[in-house]
Amino acid sequence: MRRRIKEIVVEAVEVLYGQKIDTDIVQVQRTRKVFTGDLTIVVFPFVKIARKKPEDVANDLGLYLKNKLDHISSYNVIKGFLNLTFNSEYWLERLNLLHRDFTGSLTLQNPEKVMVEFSSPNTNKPLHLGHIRNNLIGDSVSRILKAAGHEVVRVNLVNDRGIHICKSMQAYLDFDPNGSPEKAGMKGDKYVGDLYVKFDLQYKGQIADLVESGMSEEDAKQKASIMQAAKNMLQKWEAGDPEVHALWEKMNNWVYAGFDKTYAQLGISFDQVYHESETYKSGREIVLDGLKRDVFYKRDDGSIWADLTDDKLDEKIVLRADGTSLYMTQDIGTAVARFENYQLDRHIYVVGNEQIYHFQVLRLILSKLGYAWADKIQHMSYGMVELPEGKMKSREGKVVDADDLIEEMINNSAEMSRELGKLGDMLESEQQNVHRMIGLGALKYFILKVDPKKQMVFNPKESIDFNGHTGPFIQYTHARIRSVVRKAKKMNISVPPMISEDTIMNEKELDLIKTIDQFELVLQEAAQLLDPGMIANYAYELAKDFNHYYHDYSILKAQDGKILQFRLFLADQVSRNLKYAMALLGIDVPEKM
RNA sequence: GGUCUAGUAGCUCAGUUGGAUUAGAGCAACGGCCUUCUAAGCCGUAGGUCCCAGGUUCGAGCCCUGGCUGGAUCACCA
Repeated sequence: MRRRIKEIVVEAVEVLYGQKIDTDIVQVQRTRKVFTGDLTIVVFPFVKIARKKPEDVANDLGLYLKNKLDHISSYNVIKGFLNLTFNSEYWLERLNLLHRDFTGSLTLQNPEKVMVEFSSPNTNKPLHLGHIRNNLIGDSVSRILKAAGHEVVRVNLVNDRGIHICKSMQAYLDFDPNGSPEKAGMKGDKYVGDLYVKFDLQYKGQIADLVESGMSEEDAKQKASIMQAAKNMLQKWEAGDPEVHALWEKMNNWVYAGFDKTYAQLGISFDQVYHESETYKSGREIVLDGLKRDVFYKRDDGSIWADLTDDKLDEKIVLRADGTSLYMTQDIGTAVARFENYQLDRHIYVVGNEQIYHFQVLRLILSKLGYAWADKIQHMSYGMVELPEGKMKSREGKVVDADDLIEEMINNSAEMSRELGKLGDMLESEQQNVHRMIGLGALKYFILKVDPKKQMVFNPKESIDFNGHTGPFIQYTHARIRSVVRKAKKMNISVPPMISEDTIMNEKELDLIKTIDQFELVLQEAAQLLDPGMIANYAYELAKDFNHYYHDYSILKAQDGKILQFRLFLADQVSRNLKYAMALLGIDVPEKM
């Protein structure tokens, strides 16, 4: 409809004022609530062309549009704003159409193939709140892009090698050589994470002792025996030592088993999981080739560098003197492999904003190497989650653990549910399922409603709310509607397949239809801007509008059968939209709560 | 020091191609509404120099310039 209006405005300006304008300068927006109308055209841009007063231009256009479009019932002009009002037949037609055809997804003429990389944990510590934000954003963005019509490949790149895992391995040998998660009664990732903390404690103790005996701190950090042992282990790993590899595999598998539980709890999955141990050598050939083509240069010590000073990105090492790869080398290699293997149109990396520089460099290097798709790499950076006292530090145990937080949310939701006591007639397992849905819904919504690029502060002492602008509020609205639909069924009234277009509506019903109609637009925008927050806010608006309506009008006690059917139909569509919107955030909605 | 990013009510946040007297929600505070479709709801009261100063224009919370404050980054770690 908007596009149609824009076209007609362009036409009108040409006919009335004799000048051809670009569609893009026509501004069509939803009319503000304080004014009457549905869509508003801003006429200021045409005032100079018409050489008339804004009011006159608006009136000219209004008349022209009204004659061209059947659906416009009236228009009014305030200053330079032309407000168009559509007749109720138009809105009822839209509602019927959406109810019949809309399934929560759109189709695109030119869908892109998009890879989304997210999660990407280290295997030496359990997932914490920061990872939850990453996972939820990555998951939601993937869902949104898919719903917007794109083809999405979700991937996870696990950092399973390096000095950090060797530290946990060394601590294992030193402190609990015959231990296992089973014996300790822990999740595997927790068990390995604890070893990492033990390593750090021991390491700090050794440094302190060495400094005590007169060594400089710098030296002490190098000479501490446990650190030397860990470095030694890394060398053995790189050399392919079978014993070290066996231990490495055993411990990583413990961690994966733990991660899998957390992912399952969060409802997150991947199409493909990569491991750095398999990819960390890649990119070397590409860099060497780039060196031949003078994209890079070699220093006297044999290391290879990219000179990015022209782009204010300094100089960056891309290959060590001994020929081994770095983080950057590996990312160059994997990007090339992925674009070539998957024929990607776009690659989104969901990674914290601390790595903005890294991705700028990556993109620039790829473009210097001549890859046409370099600008199709998109770093979706998000802000860190901080505690009131500052950054989370897993080494010092100052973290909000992912599993603990999820469990607490579910417990809180269960407690609240029991107090309200509305699920008495459900099986225990069904009740638990609802508690889970709501606890997770509260957590996910809490995180996703915030603009991803902003850093957020989480105070563990103040638990996440279940009232107000929250996930459960929306879930509750959905459950309420489903309850009404169930009651109707008992009265032998089912939701009609469509409603007649001459139904008389009140203002709130009209508003609801308009909000329902917004969904596609919001979805498109959210997909374009990669912002789950827009979806979250949309769902909230819709739920709030419905709750007002629900409060003011009774559905099942409507004056006559025709109105009852219409209201049921409308409510049903609201519940569907809420369900679709929440699904884009990875949140399930219950039938009862 | 360079680069990037944020600053809106006591707290957490909306406010996107710059739009229309009165800048919106929620939480917290105070006061109302359950013999009526689910009160995890609804209504009301109170709460603001949109960090500051200039500029751009018909119009700025939004754009530009300069400052202030917080965060990130500028590693042969990933």
